[in-house]
Formats: sequence, structure tokens, C-alpha cells
Amino acid sequence: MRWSQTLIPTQKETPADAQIISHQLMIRAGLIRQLTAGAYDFLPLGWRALHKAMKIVREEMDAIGASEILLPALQPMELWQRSGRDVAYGENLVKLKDRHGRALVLGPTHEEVITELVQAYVSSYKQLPLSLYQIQTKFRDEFRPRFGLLRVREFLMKDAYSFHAVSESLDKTYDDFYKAYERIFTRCGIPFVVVEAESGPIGGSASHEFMAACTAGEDTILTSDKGNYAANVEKCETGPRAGDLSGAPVGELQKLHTPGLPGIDDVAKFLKTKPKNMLKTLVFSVRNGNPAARGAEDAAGGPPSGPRTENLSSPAYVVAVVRGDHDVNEAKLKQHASAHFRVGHLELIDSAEVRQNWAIGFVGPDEAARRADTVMLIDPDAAQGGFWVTGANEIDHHVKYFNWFRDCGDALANPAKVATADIRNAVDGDPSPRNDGGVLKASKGIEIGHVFKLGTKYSVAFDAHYLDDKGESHPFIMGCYGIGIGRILIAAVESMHDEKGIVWPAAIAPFQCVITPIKYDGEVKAAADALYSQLVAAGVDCILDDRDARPGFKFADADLIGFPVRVTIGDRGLKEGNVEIKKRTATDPEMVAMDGVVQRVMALLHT
RNA sequence: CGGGGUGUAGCUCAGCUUGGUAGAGCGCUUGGUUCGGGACCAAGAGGUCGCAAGUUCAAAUCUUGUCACCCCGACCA
Repeated sequence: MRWSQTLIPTQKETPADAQIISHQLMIRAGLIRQLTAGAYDFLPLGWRALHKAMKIVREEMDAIGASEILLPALQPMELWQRSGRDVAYGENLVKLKDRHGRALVLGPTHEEVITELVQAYVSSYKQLPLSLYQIQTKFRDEFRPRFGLLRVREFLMKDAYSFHAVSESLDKTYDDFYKAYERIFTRCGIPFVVVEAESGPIGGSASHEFMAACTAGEDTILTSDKGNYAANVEKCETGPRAGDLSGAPVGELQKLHTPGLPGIDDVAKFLKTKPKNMLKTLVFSVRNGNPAARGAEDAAGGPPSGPRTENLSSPAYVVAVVRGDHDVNEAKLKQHASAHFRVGHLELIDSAEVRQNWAIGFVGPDEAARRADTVMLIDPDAAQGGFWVTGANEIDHHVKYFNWFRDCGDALANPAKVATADIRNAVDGDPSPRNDGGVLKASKGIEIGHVFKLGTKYSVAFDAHYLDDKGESHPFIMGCYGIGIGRILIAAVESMHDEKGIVWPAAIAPFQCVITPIKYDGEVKAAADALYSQLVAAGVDCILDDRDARPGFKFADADLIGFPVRVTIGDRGLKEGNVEIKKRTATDPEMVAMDGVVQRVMALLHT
């Protein structure tokens, strides 16, 4: 490729609305351009890098026996109604109507379509297992697109689906995919960690996320310092923590005027204390019914719904109490509410109804203890004696020196009403759930891949069955496996760049090598052309900077884009029969004789 | 969806308070001088000031509406 013949709109200035470094650099290097919120043009260099990543993904998918297909992005709404995900996906589904008024969606993922396909053509255990994959554009009506390619409304994703007769077969395929993903991200040169996502209905560790470790990530991950546990914060459990509601008071209860301060941080500042000395009391209302709104999520969805309460004694509210500096984990809360109180569907809502019944922003645990229609879950770190500031159950008022038993009474001793349980997000420093003395460390990551054991959710919904060797009919057992192709680029740029620009890993660089003639003329031009031909003939992916521009200008562009190797040709070296070769990461170039260039470049690309 | 902000040349922005002929830098074109880490001089091209109504003799500027984009929040009530 000759530079002058393609489109590489580099720019010196950082775009005003790019927040994270990968977004800034990808725009400045001329890889992408935003068309509208959450939708990007891929320009020649960006598309080439994307292609490199796709090639690696394809090779590793093919290597584990998965077959590539292409499914439509345009799908009938009816498919989504059958799986219940028209509701579960909600506003994130891009919906449209054709001229006849038929409801359609632009697919955010393809479980429905693939299940419909396999249902039609696979009917015998002899055809199993079967793994199919595609690389295709997905659509999600993201509530808030942001951070360049990180959160977009239209994006390239590799999604794979496997079909099995028995769960042992799924286990094996799952493991194949897991290992293939490790190879893919390793080959792409991206530092990553694998975290436990969720224990699905099949049991064991049924879901893993592949996270690129970088500070711009939107996901929080926790890793045990013993190196044997890592999980997404949504899923991360903690080792046992002691809670003791019977701790002694340290002072008389005092009511304080805290006008217009419903927030933890504001109150703490106002009262000159710290959030960790406060109790955060959150009111959840309980809704029975409406099962479609839950449990029907996809790979990233919540745990299976607990026993739905039909009995009349079902509480109206669940109150969650955590320390002021902690956050409630809604999945854990649901799980424990279900286990302890047989509460079904929880909603955290800011409705007029809840506001009427509770002094939202100023709620204290004692109110929950008093009310007959309310149950309470307390995090162990909040279930302690000592100094507590919490709500006074009256607008614009808090109390200090709150004590559990003195101020809540014997209701605390009623296990049908109050329980202590791990209901908060894990934080840095928590004990590892492996119970081996490990301590959890928190960090940020970008989710670049996800493997998940689906089970029979979709095969049941679509009557996708096979006949076993006894002639009996069973739904397929399924797995699904996704990789965000664009996120591979983000992860690479986020983790590998310097003050001059991107530092591409050779495997996914738009070009492996740039040839920079100091002046594209005369002997230098002839030498550059010759070298270009030799390198291309040797299979090196090469771009020739044939622009009539000053050297400094070309060097700056080359560094900004981040080609792994630069070959510089000028009069000075050429007199001695030499050219300069410089790795992007090296500070100084090395002089190499013309006839050794190809060999040297190839050697550098493989180190 | 709530709050905030911004829409003026391809890009980054000034001008708006106090209405009166559309601006700068970068980029682009032409010519010249340059030429090993984002050159310099000169001459140019390029804008329905997001869109629509309104006020006014006159609107980028004031008013209203609307659209787009960005940020923060929405699980710290």
C-alpha cells in the first residue's frame, strides 16, 4: 500500500469529546470517525486492524471445529416474543417496522435465530455436538453510548453457539472455547484476566468473562492475591465476615437536623464524620408476577428466579442495610431475600408510593424493624455495635449513636423478619471466598470475551429437540460464546501506547511495517520501491510513505499510528548501502545493510 | 429518563453580555524558499453561524420551539 493512494486522516489535535485515550488515539491516527452517537466509520487503517483481529478469531474458531455462518441482522419480532426477550431486552432492542407494518428488530445477539435454524435441520444425537459461529454487526440501542468504540450502538461481534446432547459434551466444548479465547487474546497481544461471571443453572463455574485489564474499563473486577479467584464485581462473593447485632451502644441516640441532605457523602461531610460510620438504608418494593421482566436475560443476565411468593404474608418491602461506604449488590440481595424470606421479584423504585410511605433519603433501620410489612437484610459490616449515623425516618433529619438492639428491639431476633447476609459489592481488601486467607484486590477491566453455558432455555422456548439413541426426544443443551471485535482494538490501544501515539502489537497492527523515505526521489525512491517489493514478497504487511512531506512530519505520523517497525531510507545511509530500522518501542534505530533488511524486519516482528 | 453543557470553515475554537459587511490557528489550493523529528513567505479557496418560527429597519448575537452531540447521574435516594 502506498500512503498517498489511501485515506489516512491523521490529526494533531485531540478531539474535544474523546474522553479515554484509546478513543483519542484512534481518531487522531485516522482509524475511525464518528458518524452519530455510538456508530463509527472504520477507515482503511481501522478496518485493517479489525480484519487482523477477525482473522485470528476465525483461525482459532476453526481450529476447535466451529463452522462459520452468517445470520441476518434483521429479525422478526416474533422470535423475540417466543423467548421472552422482547421484554427482557427492553429499550436496548432496536425495533422497527417494515412497510407492511410487520415488527422487526435489529439483532443485538442471535440465540433466537440460531436456535430456530438448528431446530429446523438437526434432529439426531448423531449430528451432535455442533458449534457454529459468525462475525457480524450487532445493534443495541444503548442508553448512553460513550468512550469511542467501548460502548456503541452498532458493533462487530463474534458470536458462537454450541449444541449438545449431554452436559459432559457441553463441558468439553466450553473448555475448548475457553482455551481458544486464551489463545486469541494472547495472539492479539492483549493482557487479560479471566474472571468468574456467574454460576449458572448447570452448576460449577458456568460462565467466565475475559477482561482486558485497563483503567478505562467500565467493569470492576476482584482478584484474590492467592491467584486462585477472580470475579466481576456483580458476581464476586466474599469470604465469611463476622456480624454481631448485639454490639453495645457507645452513646445516647441523638436526633440531628440535616436539611436537604439525603446523600451519604453530604451528611457525612455536614456531620464531620465518614461514610463508613453511617448506615445506608435502602428500601426495595416487592412485586409479584411479571416474570418476563426477569430471569429471561441473556448470558449477562441474573440468576434463575427464586420461588415466587404467592402467599399473602409476602412482605411489601425489603430493606437493605449496608455501611455508608459500601454498595448494595442487587443480585445478592435478591438471592438472600429469596432464600430467607421467599421474596420473589424486587424492584428498587422511586415511586410516589414508596416516597409516601418512607422518608426516602432519611430512612433508618428501626423503621424497618417496626413495620409489619417489611423484612430486613443487613450486611455483616453494618451489623456491628459502635458509632452509627443513620436516617431518623423524618425528612431532613438523621440520628447518631444508633444501636441495633436498643433502637430496633426484639424484631432483630426474628429470623423470619431480619437476617444478616452478604448483600454488598465486594471491595478491595475483602476476604477471598476461597477461604484460604486470600485478600481481594479491585481493578478495572474491559470485557472482551464471554463464555457461557446456556442450558436449555432457548431450545425449550423454540421446541428445538433431538432424538437420542433410544428414540427419546430432548431439548438441545446449549452454550454461547462472544467476543467484541472492536473491543480487541480498544484493549490493545488502551494497554499499549505512549505519549507519541499507539504502539500496536504486530499481530493486529494495520500494517506491520512502514517504509519512510526521507525524500521520495532519485536513488532513495528507487531503494524504497525495491525494499517495498522485497518486503511484500516476503509476506510482510507493508505501507510505503511516498508522500512529499518533511521527514519529521512523516515520523510523527508513523509514531502516532504506531506501526511496529519503521524502515527509514535516506541519502546518508544509502551512501554506505545502509538503511535504518527502528522498532516502535526502541529509542534508537539500527543501521542495516540493504540486503539484510527483510530478514531483520521479520526477526523484529517476531520478538 | 433527570440534570448540565455545546452547536460558527474539514479540525480546534473566538465573536454573542451591549443586534449593524463572518474571524483566528491548524488543515486545503497555487507559487517560491526549504527539506533527517509535525518548516517559512506570499497569494487564495472554503461558512444556509444546527434547524424553524418570532421580535427588529437590521439577528451568529435577543425570545420561543425543535434537532443533534457531549458530560454527570440514575444501585452512594
